[in-house]
Parts: sequence; structure tokens; C-alpha cells
Amino acid sequence: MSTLFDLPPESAGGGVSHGPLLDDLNPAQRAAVEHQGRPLLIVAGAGSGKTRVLTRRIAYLLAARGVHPGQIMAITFTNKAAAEMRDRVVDLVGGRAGAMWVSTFHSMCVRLLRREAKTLELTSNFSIYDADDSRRLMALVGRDLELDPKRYSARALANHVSNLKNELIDPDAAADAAANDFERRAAEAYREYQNRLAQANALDFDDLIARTVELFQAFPDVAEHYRRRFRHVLVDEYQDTNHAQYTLIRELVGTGPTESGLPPSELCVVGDADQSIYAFRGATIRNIEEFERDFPDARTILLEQNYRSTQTILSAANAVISRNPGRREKRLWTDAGQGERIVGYVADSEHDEAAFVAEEIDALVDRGEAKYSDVAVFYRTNNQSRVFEEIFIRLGLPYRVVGGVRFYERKEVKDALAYLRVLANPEDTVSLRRILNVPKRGIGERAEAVVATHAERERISFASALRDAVAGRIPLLNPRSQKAITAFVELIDGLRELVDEGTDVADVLEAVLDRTGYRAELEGSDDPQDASRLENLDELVTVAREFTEFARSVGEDTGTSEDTDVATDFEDADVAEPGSLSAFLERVSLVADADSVPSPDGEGADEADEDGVVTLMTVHTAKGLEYPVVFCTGWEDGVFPHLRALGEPKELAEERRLAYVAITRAQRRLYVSRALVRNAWGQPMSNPASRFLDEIPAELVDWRRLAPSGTQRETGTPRAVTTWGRGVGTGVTSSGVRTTSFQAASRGARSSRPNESWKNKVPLKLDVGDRVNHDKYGLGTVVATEGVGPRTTATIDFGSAGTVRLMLIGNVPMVKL
DNA sequence: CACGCTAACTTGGCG
DNA sequence: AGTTAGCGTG
Repeated sequence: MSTLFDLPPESAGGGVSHGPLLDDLNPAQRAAVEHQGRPLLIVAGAGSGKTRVLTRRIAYLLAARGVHPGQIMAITFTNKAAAEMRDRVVDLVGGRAGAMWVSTFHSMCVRLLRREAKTLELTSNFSIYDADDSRRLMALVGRDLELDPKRYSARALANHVSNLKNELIDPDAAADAAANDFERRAAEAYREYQNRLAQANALDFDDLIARTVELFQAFPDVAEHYRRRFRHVLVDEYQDTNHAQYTLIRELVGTGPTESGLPPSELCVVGDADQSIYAFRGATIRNIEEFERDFPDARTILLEQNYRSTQTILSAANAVISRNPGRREKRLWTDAGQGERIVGYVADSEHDEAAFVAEEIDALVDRGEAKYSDVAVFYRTNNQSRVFEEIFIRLGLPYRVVGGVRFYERKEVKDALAYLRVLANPEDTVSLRRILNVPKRGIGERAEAVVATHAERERISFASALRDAVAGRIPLLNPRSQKAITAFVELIDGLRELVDEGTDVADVLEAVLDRTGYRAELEGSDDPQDASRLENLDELVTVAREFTEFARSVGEDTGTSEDTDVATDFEDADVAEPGSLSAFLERVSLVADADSVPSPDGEGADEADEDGVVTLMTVHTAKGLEYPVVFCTGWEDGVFPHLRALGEPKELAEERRLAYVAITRAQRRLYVSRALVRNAWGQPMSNPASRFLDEIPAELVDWRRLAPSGTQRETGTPRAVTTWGRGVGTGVTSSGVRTTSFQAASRGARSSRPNESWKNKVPLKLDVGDRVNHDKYGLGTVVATEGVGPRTTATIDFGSAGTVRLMLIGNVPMVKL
């Protein structure tokens, strides 16, 4: 992926000759690079050289079209993509690329918001709340509004609000549009949540986008200022944009001449609707599908030639994705030849499947056909990694799991950062309350509630209320708590002094860990988890140290050579002073994942061995990556496609795109496997073959092992009676008699009796009028049912316990009477 | 106020 | 199964 475009050195530095920028491109790629004027949509199939086209286009703008780097805004979704794009452009045109804005949506917005903070009546030291912080804040709101946490969980409310924000719906509009109880209460919660955010001088991730849109829409002169500056806007992964991001782009480029006669900026978006796999977080495929309607004059260029995979792999991918209804036809092709057939394997259990994968990897490496680092194992959900890890450890196969809990989401890291945030932004209530009693210092729930109530009544912030507590102005507070709070406030004040003195961030952090006793507590523990927590905190200190050093070095650079284009992130005199605590916090808020995926060519990644390590990850994580050998595991209906997608055509289409992404990661060899029986949520489940397996043309697959006849379709999760596609499902609704030999062997005598223990595990079949007994709600009557198969929900009237909508999958603690 | 227990939930994961 | 949030008890 990285060796394809070595250019003669003279072209770097922005020389006059731009031939080398075009010479090695295919006609479609070249057209995409050369296109001028009208909005441009580049539909880039998997492996079609998308990044290459994008970076060449930028280089071409600079070299051949006389565009100044400062006029270019390139937007990506991930920091990694942004860094890669910047590096590659620098390789092509040299350091003057530094003046471009190449950033993620979120960092771009933070940058704009800090510059224009005054316009929006924000203070520039605002905190940025991540999903976890938002949820915590929503929990406070929910408690305040006395919402039943069962029916209105903080998570559900926060999710709902996030969706509203992605649609740019404000609290008023949400209230107007609310169609049911949940939405009405959620709209109230939304309003209160925004109030609390403002009080805390904080923005959540969705606000970063939404408030920037607001900035542009409410202040046309501000919008025009940036439009004038950024004459070229390029957007990567356009299929992943949500409505707010789409609107932001529109505002940024403009849709017609402004009053002062400024024409729209030149827009170029790149994407692939077939790789849109983030609908669950608001991405809407419509943005790419309707690009030509949104930007009427637009031109579309299709990149269909693939430089990654064999034709066999591409044919499989094409066949699967073509089952999605209503998509724009696109067929990947390659001149690389057919290559090996796809290997299929039906395992008895997930352990058997993992063993097969491990043996196969071993064999490939033995035969010298692959290195460990050439191999990736994909699964649908993170919890599926465990079986592979067990086997790999046993066989001594080197591996690495990518994903899982990310560094900045670990509890200890978030705690430490919360301290820093409170120091930078005293009004940051969520962070303040997070650390109030961490480590334990005798400020319990009770005391916290008393302070919160006081803050509410006096209409002051939680931070001010704490000071009132110190001054003895909260009568209900018992002396013991007051003492503890006083100690805490003094602790924070002492730390804040350090900040005011301009102490390096790393040293402030060290002081936090020492003075709070956080480090001591972990050191004193014999829990092995705490040892790794300590390591993480040390790592965070290192990050802070490096941050300061980097800021210093940049500061020196710009000090000596004022007018070179070298300085990148800091050249715009953002409000956050380089190296400051605020700047550090901003940086870590906008970096999601420090763990990088080991690159396939092993470079800079895992030194462990010559041969590197096998990479294990979810398909989502794999997007954008490629490996010579790919194992697609767990291809079973209910696993992949995921249970919750069965019976939901939209979600099923997304799962199919996910399958398409998985297949197209493979360069030379592709394996697909499934297990007849798999433990899910503590119970063995027997799943039918994934429908995606049937969608791969049979002649492409060499089945190494098939299901023993007769075991194909029986127990476990019933296949949904589906209404789309070929008339697949026979809709077997088994009553849970498990018969496979594996089952009997592994579960022993217990499994023969469909006794009490099964009662809740079998999906309930309910009709209107049925009487039920729920463990918690008690006796009830079914008043309505919706959905099909595993997605069935029932609305049940439990009399005095209320009317509840329940999903009838998994462990419903309820029996039919 | 802290600890230990039980009950509920469980996709994916950018910033 | 494993985790985590809410809850009752020491």
C-alpha cells in the first residue's frame, strides 16, 4: 500500500514538472486528480488506490494549479488517516504542505471553535466530553428530572440525544417532534443536559460539529471568512458522514456565490457506499448516494480497478455485495489473475474453528507461504477473540489483539485526566464529581448529594458549592464530610497553583498522582490489574512529557524561522497556548486510540520476531487495512450477520457491507469458516450458516470440511422468517431440545431435561392476550407485539407495575402462563 | 460510608 | 461467561 508511488526526488518540493504525479495512474484515477471546478465525487471501491488519488490530487493542486497550501482543507475521520495523508503529501511536495489543514472533523471544529469562541459566547478553556462523560452527565440529569432509570437509562438518553445532535435537532425541535413518552422525556432531558453542559463550560463530541455548523449559519461573515480561506475542501470516507457533518461541509464550501460574489469552494469527496458500516453511530449512506442531488453540478468518477486482491476474492466480494438492494452497481476487477480458491471450513464448535485457524496458519508459515504478520483473523464481535487467544497461547502462535478498551478510556487514565481537566476548567462538573471521592477520601454519596442540592438551590456551580461547604455554609453537611471536602478543595487549590506557575504538564500530572494518593493506592494493591493500571499512568506521564518537549521544539522552530511553512498544528495561534495544560487536554480528547495496528509489512510494528505476529480484530477495526492472508470466522446467522440485524433489512444490508469489507481486506488467500455450535451468553447455541456464505459463488470455494449431514438445521436461535431476498428461512422455531453430540458430551447429563433452567432461554412466542409472569414486573397481559423472529418485541401491561415494551430475545426473565 | 452482593446486559467504535 | 451498575448490609 505504501510502495506504489516512489517518485523521482526532484518532484518533491513542488517542482514545475507534474508529469510524475500522473504517469502511473490509471485513466479514472488520473481524471480524478485532474478534475477542476465542479464538485467531484470519487467512488472508490476497496483497494482502488483511494488514498493515492487523494494525495496526488492535493499534490497536483499545489504543483500544477498554483493553489497555496493554506487554501486546502482536507478532512478525514481518524487521526491516523490525517497523519498518513499529510505525510504522503509532504513526500510528494515537501514541507510547504504544512500550511494545509489536514485534520479530522473534530479537530477541525475544535480549532474553529477556539478561534471563534467569543462569537459563540464560549470560554476558550472548555472541556470536551466523551461518550462516557456525556453518559455521566445524563445520569445526573436523569436523577434531577426524577426519570425512572429503568425506562430512561442514562445510556439510552445520551444515545438518543446524540442522534438528535447528529441530525442538528435542538431541544425545542426535539420537543415538538417527540412522538412518544420516551421522546418527550428525552427532549426534556436534552434541554437540561445542554444547560448542564453550558454550566460546566463543556462541549460533547457531537456539539463540536453542531456548534460549528451553528457558528457558520448564525454568522455568515465568519463562514465567508473561512470560505475565502479554504478554496479547496477534500473529504475522505464520505460514506461515513452524518447529517451534521454533511451540513458542515456544505456551509464550508458554500452552495452559491455569496453576497460579495465569492463562488463556492471546490469540493472533492471520496467514498464507497459499500463500505459504509457506521450507521449505528449516525453515518448516513444517503450523503454519498445523493451527492449529485445535493450538489447538482457534480461529476462522479468510479474507481473500480483493484490493486490489492486476486480476482477470486473480488468475485466473491462482488457477488455478496450485489445482494444489497438499491445500490449503485460497481464491480471490482483486477489484472492480477484468479489466484487461489477461497478455503471454507465448517467446525463443530468455536474451539474447533479456532484450532483449524491456528493449524492453518502454522502450516502456511511452515511452508514458507506467509509470515505471521501476513495473517489477520477477523470476527464480528470482540468477545469472539478469546477462543483464538486460548489456542494461540497453547500452540505458541504469536498474536496481537487489536481493539478492546482503548487507552484513553481506561478508568485510571480517565481519572487522572479528570484531575487535569478540573485544574484547567474549574467548572467542569462531570470531571469534578468523578474525582471527588477517587481515591476514597470520605466524601460519599450522601455528602455529594447535599452539596449538589445546595448548588441547585443557590443556583451556583458545584465547584462553588464545594467552597460553601468549606466555609461552613451548608448546614446539612456533617462535620466529618466538611473536613474531607476542605481537604479536597485545598488539594485542588495546591495543584492549581502548580498550573498557574507554568509547571510542565507531566509534572503537574505527577503531582496529581502523588498528592492524591492515587499512585500509592495502586502500589499498595496486590491485584495484578492494578499493576497494569500503574503502567498505564506511567504511560500517560510519558505522553505528557513528550507533548511538552514537542511543543518546545516547535516553539523554537517557529521562533527562528518565522516564515517557513514548516510549523503545522500551531501556526494559527490558537487560543490554547502551545504546551499548556489546555492544549494537552485538547490533544488527548481528540485522540481516540493510541494503540496502532501493526502494519502488514511489519515496519515499525512488532519487533518480537522476524515473522511478526498474527493480528486479531473485529471487521470494523479492519476497515482500511489489508493482509495477504485473511481468516473470516464465525460466519453464522446470528453471529455474522449479527442477531440484531436478522429481520431488519437496513441492518442486514449494513452487515452485508461489513462482509464485503471483510472479504476485500484479503490480498492473496481468503478463508471463511463457521461453527455448528457456539457458546453465547453462557448457553450453547447452534447457528445456521451465514447467508453470506451462500452468496459466495460455490465454484470459488474449496470446502475443506462440511457439516455432517443432518446437523445443518436444528436447534438454537431460530432463523428469522425473512421477507427479503430469496425465500430463505424456514423459520424453525425450535423449543430448545439440543441434540448434537458435542452438546451432549460437553454438558453431560444436565442437558437431557428441558427443565427450569431452560425456561427463560427459549425465545418466547407471544400473542396479544397472552398472560405472562415476569420476574420483576409480575403478572401481565400482552397488549401488542411487533417485529419478526428474534427481533420480536411485546408490549405488556403489568397493571400497577406499568406497561413495558420488552424484547423477546435472550434471557427474558418471564414465562408464558 | 465502604464493602460485597445480586441483577441486568451484552454489536461495532471514530473523536 | 464476564462485566458493571444499583442496592442492601456491616
